[in-house]
Amino acid sequence: MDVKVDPHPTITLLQTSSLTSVVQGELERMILSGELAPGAKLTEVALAARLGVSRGPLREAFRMLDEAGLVRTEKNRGVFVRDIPIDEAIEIFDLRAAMDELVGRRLAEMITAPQLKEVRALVDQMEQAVKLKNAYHYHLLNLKFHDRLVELAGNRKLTAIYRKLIKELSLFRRLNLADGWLMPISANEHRQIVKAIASGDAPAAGQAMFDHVIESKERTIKNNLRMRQATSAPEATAPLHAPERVVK
Amino acid sequence: MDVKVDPHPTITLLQTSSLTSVVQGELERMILSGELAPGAKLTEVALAARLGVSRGPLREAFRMLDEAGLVRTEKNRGVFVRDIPIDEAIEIFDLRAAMDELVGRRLAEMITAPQLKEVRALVDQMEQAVKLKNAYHYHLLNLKFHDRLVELAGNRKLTAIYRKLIKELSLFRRLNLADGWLMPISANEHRQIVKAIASGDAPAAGQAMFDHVIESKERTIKNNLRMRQATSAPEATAPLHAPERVVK
DNA sequence: TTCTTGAATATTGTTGACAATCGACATCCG
DNA sequence: CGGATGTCGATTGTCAACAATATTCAAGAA
Repeated sequence: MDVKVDPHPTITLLQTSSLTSVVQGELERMILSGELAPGAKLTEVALAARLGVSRGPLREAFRMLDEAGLVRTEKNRGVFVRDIPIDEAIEIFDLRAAMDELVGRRLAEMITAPQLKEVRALVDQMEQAVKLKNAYHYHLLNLKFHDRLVELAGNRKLTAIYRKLIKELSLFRRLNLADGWLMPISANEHRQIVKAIASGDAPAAGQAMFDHVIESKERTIKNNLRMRQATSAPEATAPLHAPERVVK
Repeated sequence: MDVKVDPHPTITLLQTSSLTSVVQGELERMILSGELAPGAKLTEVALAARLGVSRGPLREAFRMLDEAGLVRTEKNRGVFVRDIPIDEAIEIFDLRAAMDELVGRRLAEMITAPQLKEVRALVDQMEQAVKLKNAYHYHLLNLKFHDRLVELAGNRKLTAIYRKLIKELSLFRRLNLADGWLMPISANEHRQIVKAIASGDAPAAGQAMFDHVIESKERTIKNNLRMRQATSAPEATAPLHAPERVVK
């Protein structure tokens, strides 16, 4: 009888991943890293040559990214990196709030001691980042904190959709540029969330997470509006969204 | 200057829909109607011939349906209609509950008089269906009722994801076969939901919707377990899920 | 000048063919 | 007779060529 054994990492990799799937992953990475900016046109032949594949797998990857909401396809015109408008960003935040409320309730009921220790450590690191005024590091920890909480809630469907929403949100204009003075507030809310979860009070934990996301929404929107106004007067520096042209 | 006018329905249809998109729609219809049963293998050449297109657009449609969770792709083996396991169905119900809670709250705050009248009419029709013991009609009205409520909540992102979840849920084994005696209970809950929304009590409306979905989940799961048990002993009549073969 | 008109170019939509892989059956050897 | 091995058919993965459509730009007329 055969014994099940992973023969070799590269073997299984080749067995499971088609060109389409690696292209999909690579495009997603390029989009989320900003290498392909929102609004950019994705020309098939150019990208295919750049990635070393033919147009077939590339087009299939396009369809996946379209369904995932990361690109938009216009018939006979091409594929573009999606630019999430502020209305949609607001909708995503509201939806996220409802999902995170569920996460908070669940975790209050089922989180284990080591898991609690883990998320507390994340909050500690975030407070460190606040002290050091390291906005980028704080941003990464914030993403990880929320992602981990959702994951710990143990609903795979919810986790999958949550992550899709986060990816879409990252296409919202200038989300990344978090201003310094907001970080302490956000960090404090995180501390409150963990406390509510640890207390086992499901409604309170849900409420804390809901409120946090809503306030995070309002901070982000307000920040976004400020930046739009700031760039609208000079206008000379950089257009609000890049012209529809692929990076050469 | 040109005046904007929709020249002809068919013209705009041809302008907006590519072969890939109509194939995607048609496959989705076939899957949701049960014409392509869960577990069925979707052979490319056969389906392409049946739909009158080549394999290219068909494969692109496959990628979209895969991302949407309606089919599963195994490298070098093919594409299969997905069979939602009971665990995932439960997760979807739980997620739906959180989303519908948000819907209930929102509607309690913002529903208009004519909208309220519209949903009340739907509830009336459902009670009619209960009286007539028309389970199929009730099922359709139930779908429409919830879909309309979500739509009225005015969050397009939420609406889109909600509809995706409903489609996936319809792939859950034997969901459609609703037993007669459960309908009155469900119908009564609908009446309660509308009442809570009409009263403008957001938390109550949210709670009513949340509870309804959770109880709907438990009814469905319990019903599913009964049917699995019922068919496991005789087994002769029909296999639980169709063998992996495409309809010829 | 400004608007229209037309060809030329570039890009996407679609198709068919070739290569690679998998599953099944027959065959061979112990 | 049981198990391993080789071969064949079927199906998927990938690619390159063809057809259809949109965009650009220049030329001509109002």
